[in-house]
Amino acid sequence: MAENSYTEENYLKAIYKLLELNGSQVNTNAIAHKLQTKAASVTDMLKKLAVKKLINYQKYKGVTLTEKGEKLALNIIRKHRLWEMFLVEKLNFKWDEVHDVAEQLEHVRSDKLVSEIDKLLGFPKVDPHGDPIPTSNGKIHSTKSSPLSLGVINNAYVMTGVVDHSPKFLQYLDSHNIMLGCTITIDNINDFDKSLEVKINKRKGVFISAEVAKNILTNKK
Amino acid sequence: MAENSYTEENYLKAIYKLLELNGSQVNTNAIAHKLQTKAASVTDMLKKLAVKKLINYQKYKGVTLTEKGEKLALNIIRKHRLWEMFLVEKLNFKWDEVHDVAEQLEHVRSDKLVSEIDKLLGFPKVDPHGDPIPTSNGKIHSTKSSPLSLGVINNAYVMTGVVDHSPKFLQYLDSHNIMLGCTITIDNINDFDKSLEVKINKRKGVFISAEVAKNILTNKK
DNA sequence: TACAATTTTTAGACAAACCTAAATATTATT
DNA sequence: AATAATATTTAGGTTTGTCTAAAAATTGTA
Repeated sequence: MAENSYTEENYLKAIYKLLELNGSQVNTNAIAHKLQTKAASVTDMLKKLAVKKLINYQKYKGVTLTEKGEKLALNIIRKHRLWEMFLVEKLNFKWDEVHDVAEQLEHVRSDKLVSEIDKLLGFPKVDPHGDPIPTSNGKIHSTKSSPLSLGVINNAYVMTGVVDHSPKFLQYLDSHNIMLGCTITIDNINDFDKSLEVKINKRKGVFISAEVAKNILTNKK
Repeated sequence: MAENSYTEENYLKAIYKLLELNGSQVNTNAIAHKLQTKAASVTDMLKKLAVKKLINYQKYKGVTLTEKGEKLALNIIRKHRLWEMFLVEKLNFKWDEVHDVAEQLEHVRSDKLVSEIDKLLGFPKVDPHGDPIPTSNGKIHSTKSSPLSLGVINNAYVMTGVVDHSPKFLQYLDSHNIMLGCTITIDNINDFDKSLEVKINKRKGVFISAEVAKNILTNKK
């Protein structure tokens, strides 16, 4: 039935993620940038996805996903995040090593494979970066966490995710022993550069730049 | 460096397997049949693989693998068989369900992924069908097992593999409780149709057709 | 509002992997 | 050895997804 190429799957995923950030609609250049390709190529693909009724597309007006397209996008994201979890939990990968491999694994077609991986992992709700894993029927929990940069002095937060997923940033967090689930208490906010002095669990006097703070997602404790 | 497409990998694998059966060299039609494609398409690809020095190819003369090509083929086969083992051992797949999924997984590129799967499985020597798993440096144990059809009356054999890998045949074996490792004793050979009356482990009076016997690989016990 | 800058689309090409039909080699048979 | 049958290759096309360059639409600005 709905036989979609890897490329089509990647476009749907990209559109979904851009919609998640941007809000209402996504434009051609944004997709081209995200997928490291050219605007002309994107236009070609948008026409194709529109014919398949996976996106709503009007020339020059940007695109949104149809319900069908969103379902498919969420299914790819589900697979990606389950594989990331599998790699970390079962194969000793670090959270900064999983992305590229999961990009490949997410396209493997087998319902049983996915459901068995899910079962093997104990039906996880989030991936190694704290991102929610969509359910098999296409529901996803929107996280209402906020960046540490918006935190208030003397308050305590639990780290729930990251904004930047780059290996560099993740390795930076590793090297400072900052990880999902840790408690971060803001002891001081430097007025000049908005850098923070925080407590990570029991460890006092940790300095965090404003840039880093923007990329750490937290919930109030 | 050696960037090969999935398609190229599949051709190398097919050529390897045909060489394994045939012996000296493989011809165009055999490859076309194996890969469910047309001879003309095969010729195109053979030229390409020859340029890459993965096969030895002379027009009209059939092909063999170069050392480089064989290494690559064995690496794909290694991944295929490790994934099959993983699916059976860790994800509750049956031996008749693994092939198509492993065909996809074998193309995922990540050395760490393969070595970690290997480790997780305890460095298995054979896959769920009894086929040997090549090592990471491209060595493979040739099995010297022989079909049950060549067995001798009153002798006992251990089942070590299958010739036919089709789901149908594997399901047939399942339904008769015939599996790798079981002991098969030939109690009688029907002279007319070469069908066998055998003991499977302790179970007496099991009838096996000549066709089935040809597809069961055994070692003398 | 009109022009400039930007974004998007169209037009026309290209590479990979496939196809059919025709031409050419090889092999088998008389 | 000549011819028939089979196998293989070539020639010319198709599809998918990409590209560049040019045209058209939209947006921003004076």
